[in-house]
Amino acid sequence: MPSKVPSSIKDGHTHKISEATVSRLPAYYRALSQLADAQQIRISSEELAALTGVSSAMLRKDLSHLGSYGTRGVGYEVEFLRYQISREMGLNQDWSVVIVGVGNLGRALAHYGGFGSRGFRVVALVDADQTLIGTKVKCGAEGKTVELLVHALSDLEDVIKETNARLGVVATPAESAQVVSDRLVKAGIRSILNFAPVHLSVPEGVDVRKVDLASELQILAFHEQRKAI
Amino acid sequence: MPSKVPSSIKDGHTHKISEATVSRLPAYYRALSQLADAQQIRISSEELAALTGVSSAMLRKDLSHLGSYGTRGVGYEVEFLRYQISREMGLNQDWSVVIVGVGNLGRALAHYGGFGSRGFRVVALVDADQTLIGTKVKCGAEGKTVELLVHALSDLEDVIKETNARLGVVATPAESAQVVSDRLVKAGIRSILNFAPVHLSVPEGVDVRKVDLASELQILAFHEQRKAI
DNA sequence: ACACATTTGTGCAAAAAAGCACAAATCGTC
DNA sequence: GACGATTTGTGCTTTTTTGCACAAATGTGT
Ligand SMILES: NC(=O)c1ccc[n+]([C@@H]2O[C@H](COP(=O)([O-])OP(=O)(O)OC[C@H]3O[C@@H](n4cnc5c(N)ncnc54)[C@H](O)[C@@H]3O)[C@@H](O)[C@H]2O)c1
Ligand SMILES: NC(=O)c1ccc[n+]([C@@H]2O[C@H](COP(=O)([O-])OP(=O)(O)OC[C@H]3O[C@@H](n4cnc5c(N)ncnc54)[C@H](O)[C@@H]3O)[C@@H](O)[C@H]2O)c1
Repeated sequence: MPSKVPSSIKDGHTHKISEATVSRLPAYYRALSQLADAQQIRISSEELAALTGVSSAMLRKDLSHLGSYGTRGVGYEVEFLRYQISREMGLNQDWSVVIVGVGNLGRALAHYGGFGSRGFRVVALVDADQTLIGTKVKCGAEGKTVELLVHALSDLEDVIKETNARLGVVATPAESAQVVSDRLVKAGIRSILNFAPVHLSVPEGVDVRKVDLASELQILAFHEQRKAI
Repeated sequence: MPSKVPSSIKDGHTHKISEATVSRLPAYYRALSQLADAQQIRISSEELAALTGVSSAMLRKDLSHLGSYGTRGVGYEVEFLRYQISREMGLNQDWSVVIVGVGNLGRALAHYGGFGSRGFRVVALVDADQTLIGTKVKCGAEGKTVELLVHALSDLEDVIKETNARLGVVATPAESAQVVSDRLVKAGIRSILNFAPVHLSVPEGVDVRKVDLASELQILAFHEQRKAI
């Protein structure tokens, strides 16, 4: 009778995790990090769900895809679960990010301190504007500030090779975004975060996630319009 | 036989439009706007789908929820369809936006010109930082620049009343986001765009959309990690 | 050792979203 | 004015996601 084959066997993460689940893991991870900072040892699915705005059933099902890391009747150990999620998502390694387009938004992203603490390091800035190229931009918030040189667009491939960047951020105007994306891909980047309001077409095997702020406002406006009175 | 009851009857948009569809309408709208700018008169579902990165069947089904605005064998009239989407989404009116938190990100949003051209007007800036309050910040890109005064957090309710803002943007640190959100709601705001990396809990009837950049990078990292070699 | 209160993990049902395939409508042409 | 080439709109199927409910596991107290 196989009564001794349990938990540890399903921990191997060869299992396919659904896209919907993946999109929620970061929120769980963040909440767990905060709980860990606050020295909390354990948490129930009910509480963690409330913190992250999902139902407890969904939370448990999401987590069950990673393995059986909770204890029935008790809950989850905060630090242990946090570590498991970070391992699953590849957050226990550092990720190098290149930002293309150092305007309003690119600069705000560079200044932002919240990335570093999550294992993302902005390692290169690239722009096409001659007056920007060669200038220095502060990266990261207080504590871990680094000054980065803005490189010329023509050096994009070299910069990526030298810095080993694996994530690319497109923060150029819409007109340039596709060209920039093509060059990022050609230089070996296979994960792109796009802020320009255009659809980027990329070869299979390359992931693009878009952040479209105007769309978000439009979606809000749509619902707002429908609210009576 | 009711063979004379067709198209026009289903145009009334009392019909429920699915959330997935709503989230794609802005992309269609933007592509159509570009096509209109380029003087293109007509477009097929196949072409528009390619421009926006969806399948043509999905595009047609999405559009069919608004009404029957295409012509079989021909396609859609760019300007007409664009107008129908804008009407459906409430984009033929202006939406006033209040931004709370005028740091890196809040400032970038304020400077951004792309909102104005889509009917969103930043009408008020609010911050808690004494050194920022009373200073002026340029809003909008060249052409339609306005200088806005940064108001004190204590004036939030008054500012919202005076400016009639209906959309609120939270760009404060995570610690303050829930408090700010509560006050926005109390002041009558029922649509919030949240950039702070926390889940905002709001009463029923209030919509929150979150833009979580660190999460986006983490999702990319997850997939990147899984790509062999 | 045993009853009891918790809380997880999951099988199954329901709902939502995406994809397929084709009839119906339209246009241009002969 | 009939025919063939196109392209929409949509019924139906498949897949994905969410929600429900409860058995299985754990801890506690007596
Ligand atoms: N700023 C915002 O709040 C905001 C909001 C929504 C969307 N966006 C989008 O984000 C993108 C950036 O916005 P922004 O406000 O920072 O614009 P911006 O004009 O301030 O900055 C764009 C930067 O890209 C550079 N650039 C132009 N072409 C380039 C190229 N081919 N290669 C490299 N760099 C190039 C420019 O020199 C400039 O520095 C735009 O697509 C915009 O639509 C911005
Ligand atoms: N800058 C980015 O690229 C970026 C990226 C991802 C997420 N975010 C998130 O967006 C938010 C803003 O980021 P930022 O880089 O602009 O931070 P920031 O520190 O530059 O700006 C925050 C601003 O909010 C103000 N503020 C603080 N408490 C307030 C309160 N109670 N009411 C009103 N204003 C208050 C501060 O005075 C400051 O001006 C943060 O939650 C951050 O985590 C920013």
